[in-house]
Amino acid sequence: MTPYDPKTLEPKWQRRWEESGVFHAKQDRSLPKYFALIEFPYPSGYGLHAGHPRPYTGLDIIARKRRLQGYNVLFPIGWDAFGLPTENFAIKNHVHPADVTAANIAHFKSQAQSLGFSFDWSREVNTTDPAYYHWTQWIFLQMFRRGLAYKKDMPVNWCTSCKCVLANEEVVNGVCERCGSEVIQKNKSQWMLKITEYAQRLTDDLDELDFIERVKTQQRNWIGRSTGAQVTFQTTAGDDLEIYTTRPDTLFGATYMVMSPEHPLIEAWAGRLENLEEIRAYQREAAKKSDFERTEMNKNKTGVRLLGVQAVNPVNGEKIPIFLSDYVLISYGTGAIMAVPGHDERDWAFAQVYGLPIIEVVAGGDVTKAAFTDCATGVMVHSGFLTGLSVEDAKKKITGWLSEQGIGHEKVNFKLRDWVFARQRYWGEPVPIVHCPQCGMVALPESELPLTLPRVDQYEQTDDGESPLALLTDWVSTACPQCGGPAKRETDTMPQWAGSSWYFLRYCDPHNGQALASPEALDYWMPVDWYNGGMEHTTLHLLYSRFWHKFLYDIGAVPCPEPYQKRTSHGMILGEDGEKMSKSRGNVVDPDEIIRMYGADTLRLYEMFIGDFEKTAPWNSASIKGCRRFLERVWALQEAAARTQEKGIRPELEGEFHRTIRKVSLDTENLKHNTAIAALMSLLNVITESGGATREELRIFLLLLNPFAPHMTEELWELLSFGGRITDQRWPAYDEAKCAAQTAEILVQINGKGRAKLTLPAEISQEEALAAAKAEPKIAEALAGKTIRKELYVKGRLINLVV
RNA sequence: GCGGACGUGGCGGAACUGGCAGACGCGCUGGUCUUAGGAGCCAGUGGGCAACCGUGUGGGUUCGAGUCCCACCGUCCGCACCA
Repeated sequence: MTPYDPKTLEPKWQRRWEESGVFHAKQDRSLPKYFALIEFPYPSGYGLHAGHPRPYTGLDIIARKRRLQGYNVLFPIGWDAFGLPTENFAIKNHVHPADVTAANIAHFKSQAQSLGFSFDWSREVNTTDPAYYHWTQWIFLQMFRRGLAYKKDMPVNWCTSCKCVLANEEVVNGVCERCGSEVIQKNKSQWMLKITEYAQRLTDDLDELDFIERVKTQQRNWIGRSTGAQVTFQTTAGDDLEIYTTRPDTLFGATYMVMSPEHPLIEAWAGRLENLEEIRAYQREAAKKSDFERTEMNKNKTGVRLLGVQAVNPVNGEKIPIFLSDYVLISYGTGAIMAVPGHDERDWAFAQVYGLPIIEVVAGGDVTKAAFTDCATGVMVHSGFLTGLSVEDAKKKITGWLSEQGIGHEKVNFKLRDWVFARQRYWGEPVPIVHCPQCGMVALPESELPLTLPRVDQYEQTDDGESPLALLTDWVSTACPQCGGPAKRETDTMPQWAGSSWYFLRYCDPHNGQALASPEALDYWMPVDWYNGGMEHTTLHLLYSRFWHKFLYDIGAVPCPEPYQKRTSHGMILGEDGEKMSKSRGNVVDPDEIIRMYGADTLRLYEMFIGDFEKTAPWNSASIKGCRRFLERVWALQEAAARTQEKGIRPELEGEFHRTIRKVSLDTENLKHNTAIAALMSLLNVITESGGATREELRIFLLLLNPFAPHMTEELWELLSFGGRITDQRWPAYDEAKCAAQTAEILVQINGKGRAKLTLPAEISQEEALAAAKAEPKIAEALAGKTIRKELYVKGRLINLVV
């Protein structure tokens, strides 16, 4: 027997697989399809770390198993290669981002290939390839034409020292991540995508999808749908003040109003406000605060009362004061609220600071001590025609009343905001728009796509925070596609989320020059059957791509309303110290090194065996060898198999085999790869104890192990001349009837304490089992002179006699 | 603060609708083979001399609780004034 040597056999099989194209999705559309998707990586300069292979291996196992089950599998990979780290690296090292990207991709690719994933490399995509971003731009243009892409003045993070716009991720604790100086909010015209138009569908359609529950919950919370009422309050200034509330039932308890500092009515009322200076000062203070500071202020409510204007509570005509406070956000609802301190915690806290009256309108708590916010049990009090009703009934009645009066109506609101879709950066997709002094913003004709990113030598932002593209006067100056007059190109680029919002579609037909993919290909492959990725992408990438897909569905570009049928998530692999792997901590595990020491199959196996796939798990370099040992022992089985004359599965092992096939089959479907591997280890122990393996036993064992350890099972398959490639075989079937054990070991308890064990036929009846138990000497002895009060029998497990 | 998840040997982790807690692996102990063993193989391995005791702590339900209920402690992850 040759020793197990992954160093030679792994590259050999990787080469053979690629040369023969076994993992290329077949053109045969008559076969059932399976589209398994991993989140395509960002090719950073550091290469893969030990965390990357976990999700890839997890789904590679599914992809390989599906092929064995006869599916035509699409398991693709590509590169999400635009973005800031590459650009920063390029600036620092004076290399072009395109060159950095090419080098990083080459490195990532060779690493990924050395792990033996069954990716279809013929469908590799790269978001920075003009042939790819052609269609990213095309989708943007479709959105622009339909009014879903628009420009708007938006506050952005502005570093006062670097003089540049920062992404939220670059603002740490209110200061610039790089230089540590103050970050303020500055208004800038930004491209926006109207994701809010799809808010309702994005939340509703989750019901039909097979996503793990925490993903659904997180998306629902992020979209933040709430139902309430919009109510008009008259004011002594004459203008009406619109508010939104989810608790219209508490209208009788509204004792003051609060407006956001940015509320436009302040300007309208400027002439009547007696303390305008004080108000202006408060507005200035609020404007200076960063988002971080505003949220830090959480507990200490601040505000200023408007002197000279009051609001009128429509239910009782009472005049109530109006305040300005930054706990009310201009971006949500109407930017103003009615304050009900008795039944809202924030209003209660504010009322404490300003000594405002608190009226109880829902009985059940003590509003002098805390706001009573329970909607389920309370009964309305001090509320005129609502008194005596439940909160739910009161909501309906008051909303109806407000409608009759013409001063309010039911209203649905979302927390979801439109998507800021522009970066003042170089390394991104150019926005295909021209600004014409005559015609305004004009879409580039589709015939001019892709609008390629010009190659420049200077990628730093300008002093006023414009994209580096703004410096390219030759490129910027163009003719208006509409009137032909002089015009300027848009110089912002798209955010990194753009290319990843539709990449799975491109995999269906990656070389298509006429469309993002052909209708036939999309019709066959979509939707993605199983998508696994990180929880950190739940509210960004996963939501964004659902939004794009729904839009494409609406314009008839894709055949299904949702892109992903099933979504699961993996846990991170931590460093040996239990901390997140990072360069600075020095706890990064390099997969190349593990492959050199143990081989790719061992690494794959270990990453799956390390623990529950969905949970984080710390790396342990001492434990890996257990997986290598397991493979060595499997390798050694070939000798036993060569010796044996027996055919088929030995009868005494039949149950064990069928149970293992069942367990591995079911566990892998639930991403319980750890227990599937444990079952294979157990089976190997049984085989070893039995003194060897028959060829048939080994054949089945190799098939079950193949998705986990593809190289060595392929090699053994060949060495043992089972015929063909293991990759082309069929997944073993199990027989439920053969899974059942013939005998069962039954625990006999007296008063819940184990007293004896009996080995009985598995299908024995309750009477027979009880009789057998009482006949057992130890039990008979213990029962002597006692009265049995209760007899319990759990089939195949235990008997409990209560005396 | 709100929401969610979790807490099991020396370690990573198993445990179906409540039914022999600790599968599987690491580590450890002893043995064997060996010039050698940080390789392999064999045996053992929750604690305790024992009866017994053991799944974060304290109660409860049940013939029976890691699993269900209540309260508390701790860890991790989201969200963070969304009216």
